[in-house]
Amino acid sequence: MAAPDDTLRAAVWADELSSDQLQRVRADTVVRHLRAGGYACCQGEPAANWIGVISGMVKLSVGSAMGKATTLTEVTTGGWFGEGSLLKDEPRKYDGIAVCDTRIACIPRSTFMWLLDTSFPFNRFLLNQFNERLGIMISMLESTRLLNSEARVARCVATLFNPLLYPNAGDCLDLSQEEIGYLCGMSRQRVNRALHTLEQARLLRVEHRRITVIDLPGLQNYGL
DNA sequence: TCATTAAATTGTT
DNA sequence: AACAATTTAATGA
Repeated sequence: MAAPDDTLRAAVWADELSSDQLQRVRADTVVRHLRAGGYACCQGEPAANWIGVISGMVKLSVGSAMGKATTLTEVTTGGWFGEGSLLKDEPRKYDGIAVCDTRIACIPRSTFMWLLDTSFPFNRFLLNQFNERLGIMISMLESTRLLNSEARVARCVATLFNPLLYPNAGDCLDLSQEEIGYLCGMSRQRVNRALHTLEQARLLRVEHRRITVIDLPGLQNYGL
């Protein structure tokens, strides 16, 4: 198990904690390594941790009764998730599955609650995160109801480069087109076509198992 | 380091 | 959904 020191140093919300606070958080944090396909959390289980992605990627997905599955979002390096169920004290609403080899940091509920009670910067961070997520959801509703599938793919990809949620995302997304399909709620074939359309529009580059973003604002506003 | 092979992913119908 | 083409990763000479 790796020391969580570097992990927390990299976390934006940890920047403004006092050294005492940081020390406690470090002591309580557990780092886990997940192989591709490994579970960070399971739908229905009690929410025991707040989870951060140190490296790699975790997809938050749900399955339907008919065996179909869809991905709600992918949490990439530097992203944190799972606070919703912690705050409401309810079972997890989705599975968290590693898409590739991934390291995650788990902060126990008690430590999370303690930060919430003692740190204004931490509260500010969470408020910002909720606000960004809400913005993403509004954008998704808009695109599903008003825009075509190219625009939906463009926006799904763009959400993974949100600078507040994923501060060091860079411009590459390592994800197969099949996984992007789960994320957009479309077939792999449709995603393939849409990605090439977006490539011709010079908004991104399609590579093997990788998307490189060229024009992020262009992706966000595609179809408007 | 290079060649071979299997597996994963992509492009197309 | 099926198929062929392409890319990657693993293996061993």
